[in-house]
Amino acid sequence: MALVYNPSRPVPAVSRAPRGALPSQGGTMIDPRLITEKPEWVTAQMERRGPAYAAAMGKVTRLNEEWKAKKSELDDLRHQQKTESAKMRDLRGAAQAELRAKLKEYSDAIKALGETVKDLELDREEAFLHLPNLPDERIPTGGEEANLVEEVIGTPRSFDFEPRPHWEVGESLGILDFEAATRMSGARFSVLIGPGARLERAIAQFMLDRHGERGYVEVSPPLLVKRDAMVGTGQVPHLEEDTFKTDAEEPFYLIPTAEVVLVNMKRESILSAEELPVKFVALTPCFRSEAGSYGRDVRGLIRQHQFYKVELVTITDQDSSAQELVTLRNDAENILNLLGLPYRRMLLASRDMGFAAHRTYDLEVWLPSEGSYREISSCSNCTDFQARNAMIRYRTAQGEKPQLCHTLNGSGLAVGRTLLAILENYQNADGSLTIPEALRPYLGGASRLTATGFEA
RNA sequence: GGAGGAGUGGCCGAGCGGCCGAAGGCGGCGGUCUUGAAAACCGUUGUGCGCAAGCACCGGGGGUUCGAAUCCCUCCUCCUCCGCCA
Repeated sequence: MALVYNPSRPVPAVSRAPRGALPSQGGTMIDPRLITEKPEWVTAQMERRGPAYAAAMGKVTRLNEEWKAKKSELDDLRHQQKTESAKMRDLRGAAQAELRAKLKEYSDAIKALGETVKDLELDREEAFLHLPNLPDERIPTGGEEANLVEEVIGTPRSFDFEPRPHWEVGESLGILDFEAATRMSGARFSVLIGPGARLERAIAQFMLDRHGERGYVEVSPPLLVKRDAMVGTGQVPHLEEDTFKTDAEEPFYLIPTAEVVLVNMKRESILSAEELPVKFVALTPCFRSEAGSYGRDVRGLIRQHQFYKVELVTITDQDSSAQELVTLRNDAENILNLLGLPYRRMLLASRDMGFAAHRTYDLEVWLPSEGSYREISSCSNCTDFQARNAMIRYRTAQGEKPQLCHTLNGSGLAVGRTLLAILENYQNADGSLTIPEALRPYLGGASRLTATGFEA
């Protein structure tokens, strides 16, 4: 809590979405038309994501209808004002004064009703923003326990000694220092030193290069973004508590993932069908306050306030997003395969998915010290959910109406967790570390790391 | 940080407080002409909400007015000059 820079000053409840020539005139996320057209179905889908969401549907529907009614009432009033007003310039004297008085009433009424409509609009928007994306109908319904193990890839190595947790491996190699980090920044921070820092850099660079080869355009984005960008991808208001932000009336948010910036790269634009899919990759630090996770993963690199992650984002059309999810996931898996890390692929159940996700695969890497698999990548198809709010559209042909894009994101991979997985899976009985083949070109050909440094 | 200037449709660029969703040009699309193409000419060409009538949008927000792209305030962005510093 103390980690949030500016907890005292509340930010406006709803983003100031651009008005006018932009879709939805505000921050709705799921298609508002669905609420009108098939409310029961939407409610059923929300139920799959969690009872609280389904419960909120009544309010959403009510606000939506109320807003529509008042809005059209206002439109009518404005129309009358407009037509009457047009007569003004042909009138003179008493007739004009008379009409002016009458028009003043219109003016006042419009002002009053306008306030009402604006309030409703904000309430409606706020209500919509708290609804998660609709889950894929083909994924299991339920929480974490309902997740499906799709495939287990690679065989965990059998150790002829007791595998140590990564923090022990790292500290005894002298490349990892939690105490130094605690002294300057507190809990959930770490310092990599010497070969450790270099290993981290090698991992990140290795990932970027592989993804570049597969058609992702590398991006070095801002790490501080405006609130609107966070709303665009659905991090805010939903995960507001888990973000760091600067202390200002209009705060900057520290990105919790490069997904925010990569998706917002095409914010408020209409793309042509030919340029799709747009694919971005970025290496960035990620900042998370981890509010509410006290006591979980307190040791080691698993859960940090700050970590590097290589993120993949694909922006595509409605018809190809399902296929693109598989492609993106394969690109993430490629890294694990090249590094020789055993992992399994999970298809997430409806309640375990992130807020914006329609369908999600988690990749979980094997950690010998725990004897379990831990998340190292999460690949999601967010369909039009983010695109609607970030206003990312595409046009199939001249004259055709713009359509909402579909956005996908996935870690490829979390660098800290990859480092951790390597420390655990590649540790040797003598305390040394074998360098995975794929990384050696990035480390001057070194094949081993000992307490004295890299060795050929 | 100081002093000026500017923000209009895909782009360029007009726009007296009402007849302006906005002239004109370019680009795009369709057509006429042509063996074909170019040129020329004609037409068409923003986005959102709404079943529709219609309403909204001229950088964002607010104000004045019966009525604002046009006037006022404020914020943002960009350009020029000066200072300062990676």
